[in-house]
Amino acid sequence: MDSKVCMNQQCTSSSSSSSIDLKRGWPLRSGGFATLCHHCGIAYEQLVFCDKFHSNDSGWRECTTCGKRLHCGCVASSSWLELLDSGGVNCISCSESHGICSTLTGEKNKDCRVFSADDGGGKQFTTVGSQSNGSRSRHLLPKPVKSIMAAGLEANVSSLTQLRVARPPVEGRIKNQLLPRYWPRITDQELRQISGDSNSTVVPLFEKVLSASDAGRIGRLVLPKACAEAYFPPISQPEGLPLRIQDVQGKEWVFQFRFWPNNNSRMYVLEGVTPCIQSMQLQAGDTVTFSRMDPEGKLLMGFRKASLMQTCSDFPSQDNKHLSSIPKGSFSSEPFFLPGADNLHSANSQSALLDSVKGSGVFPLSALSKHFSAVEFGWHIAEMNGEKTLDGIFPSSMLVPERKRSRNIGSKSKRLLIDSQDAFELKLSWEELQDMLCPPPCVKPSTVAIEDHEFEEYDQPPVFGKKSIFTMRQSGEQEQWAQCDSCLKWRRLPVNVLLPPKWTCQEHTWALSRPSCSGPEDLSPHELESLLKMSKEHKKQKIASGLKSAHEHESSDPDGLGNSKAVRGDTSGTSAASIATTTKHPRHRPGCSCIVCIQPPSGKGKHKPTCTCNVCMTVKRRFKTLMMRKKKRQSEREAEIAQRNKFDWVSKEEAEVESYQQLVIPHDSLENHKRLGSESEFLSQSNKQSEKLEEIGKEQLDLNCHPDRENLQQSSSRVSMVSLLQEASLPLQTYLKQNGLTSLVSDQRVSSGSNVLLPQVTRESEVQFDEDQCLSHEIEEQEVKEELSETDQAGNDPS
DNA sequence: ACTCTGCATGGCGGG
DNA sequence: CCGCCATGCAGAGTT
Repeated sequence: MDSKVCMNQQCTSSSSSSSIDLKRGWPLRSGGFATLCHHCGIAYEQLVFCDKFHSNDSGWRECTTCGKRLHCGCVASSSWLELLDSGGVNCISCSESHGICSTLTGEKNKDCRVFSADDGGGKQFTTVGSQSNGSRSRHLLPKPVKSIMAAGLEANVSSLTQLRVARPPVEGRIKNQLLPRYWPRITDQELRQISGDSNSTVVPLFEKVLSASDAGRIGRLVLPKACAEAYFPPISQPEGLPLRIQDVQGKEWVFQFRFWPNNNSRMYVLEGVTPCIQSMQLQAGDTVTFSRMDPEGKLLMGFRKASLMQTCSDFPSQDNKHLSSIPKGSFSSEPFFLPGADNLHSANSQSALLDSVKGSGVFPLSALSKHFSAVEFGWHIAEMNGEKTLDGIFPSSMLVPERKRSRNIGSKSKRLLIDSQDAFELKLSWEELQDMLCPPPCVKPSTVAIEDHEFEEYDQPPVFGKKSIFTMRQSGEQEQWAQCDSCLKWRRLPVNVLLPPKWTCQEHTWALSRPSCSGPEDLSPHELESLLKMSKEHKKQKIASGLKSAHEHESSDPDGLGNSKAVRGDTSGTSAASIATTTKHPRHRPGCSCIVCIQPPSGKGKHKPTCTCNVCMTVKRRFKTLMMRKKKRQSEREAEIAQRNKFDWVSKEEAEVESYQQLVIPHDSLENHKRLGSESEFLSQSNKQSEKLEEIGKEQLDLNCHPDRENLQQSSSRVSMVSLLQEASLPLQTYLKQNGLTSLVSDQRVSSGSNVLLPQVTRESEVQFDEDQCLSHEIEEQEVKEELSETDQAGNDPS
């Protein structure tokens, strides 16, 4: 979206960042038409002068490279376009330089204007020197045009001292093949610092963001081919030649400048850079700059530490994809733009903006960090070290050891492989965060289908709700507890109430509309103590069990919450309320009306198999996704196994799949299979399978999902467990079949290397969906553990 | 066992 | 689709 702002500071429109109405003016020599501000009549034609920003009828110009529409007036702003020494215009969005063709003179690349350099990287437009239509001898001298950036950050920009603007290759158009990312963004001030008092001219050549390889111990700095060939001495032999480069401290380094043949091309490197890199204390993400001192031609090497405020855009593009370990849904993937800066699409401008904002000290770090997208969060996590921690945002425990971190940056896996413990702590944090995230109230989601998966879309962002504690009475009735922000007392609330972040017990209007709900109640000191203790224990166990499951790849606590014992044991609490923490699945939210959350433990009110409520649909969706993934993995493994031609290898994951399959195989299906006699091995192992199934079921079934929790707890009967599992498996199989996944189980089984072949599921029956949910939740937890374990294994496995 | 060297590979951006 | 380049990797060299 273009932000059209009148350049006339007298124009009332100029005080607003909102678009103004531009009306069509007279035709221009360069084509198109002048544009007049509807308010003040300012003729934008006066500032139209380039031949590459092709005119359209509104007086706006499109960059021939990036297509971004910029008003020609923006060339006056160092924020948007940099005026080049050579007399051109540099689009900051794409760094494409555009020769100036003054519509005033009609001569290409002849600049009719007078510039005065400011202290910033850009030039400040001050005057124009010739006429456009004869009626004006002097064009308007806009104050720095309220560019798009300025529109949103006017106050902030005014305090900026240095804009880091990419400089195009200084040596003319023969070298404009350099990718803009290598253009030096050294400021005039820095140039002056480098050149000092000498009469020499420092010519910025190029810069490069250090990759992990560059900053690693190999000591090889890969040079951009174009830069190497443009600015370094020509070499014909791979051995190259030694190159003397002076650093900012005046120390001279000798690097071997050489190349390797690579795909009929060359790959240029500087060898032996490790001492220099270490001397400058550079690491991946920092930038090295190369300049040349003229006329002596001495090469200079500078550096720029990766600013904490730098966006990932400043990094090699492939480093931008570290989302995988960021819990999905935790953050919007929307790019971060400051208010009013919604046209800042480019890496350069964003970077410059952020650098600038940082320099201006306008925004506190936390304020900016809040707005970073998940992408940028990902990058920051990868990049943080001791001195770059986002204090107060991420715990120091999330810091990644140097070596691991360096490997993670830009790793080919494109994954952010943070330490498993850190990952789990992060996961908990996100879980906790997600506990507080609720759909916006009174907003109905629209449903979109993407690749057969339905997603709920909300027009409004999620809201933060007040964190509450869920408990369960001995009777099985669930309760919610929250602390009043006014009287600080803990109040008992109906379980489906969603509280605002700030809540006082006087606001319980919901109680009026829900006569069946009991109003808030005080929590006695005893209850409070018990509740808080339990909550604390709950959290400890959650972490402990999570870590355990991450490391041992198995857990006796199937729901990952580590509190199943609390349900069983602590229900004998001494308080009148018999407070016991629930083991509700993490995805259940306050206000969730799914069967797991609302139904009493007696088992009444189950969802029907055909239920299409959000929860059921989500469960179905996730289960389908899981199955697809499993299938994919299995097919990959199949190929590997087939290649090895042996079947003695069963991974932990497959063991889990096996466990899962055991969970979902109906007992009678086994019997059917037995009768059919399709696999003799199966017969010999079916009893073992059943036993194992029961054990696993005991260990892994999320009891809290089960409506008849109390009965289940009391029951130690194998029969009841088996029957439960049988029952639970049926809708799953039905679902598999409905989705064309009926062969999945057997596929997986075969490929897992097990001798046991599973029968096709043939039976469909109508059973309640909540058990299915239990399994699905269970599977989701398994999946998380599995992934954690995989990560762990990958980290430990040298191969 | 570790480091160095030269090359290969594949992802990704640009044309 | 092509070329750049980040990174992996095997083999040689060194400790």
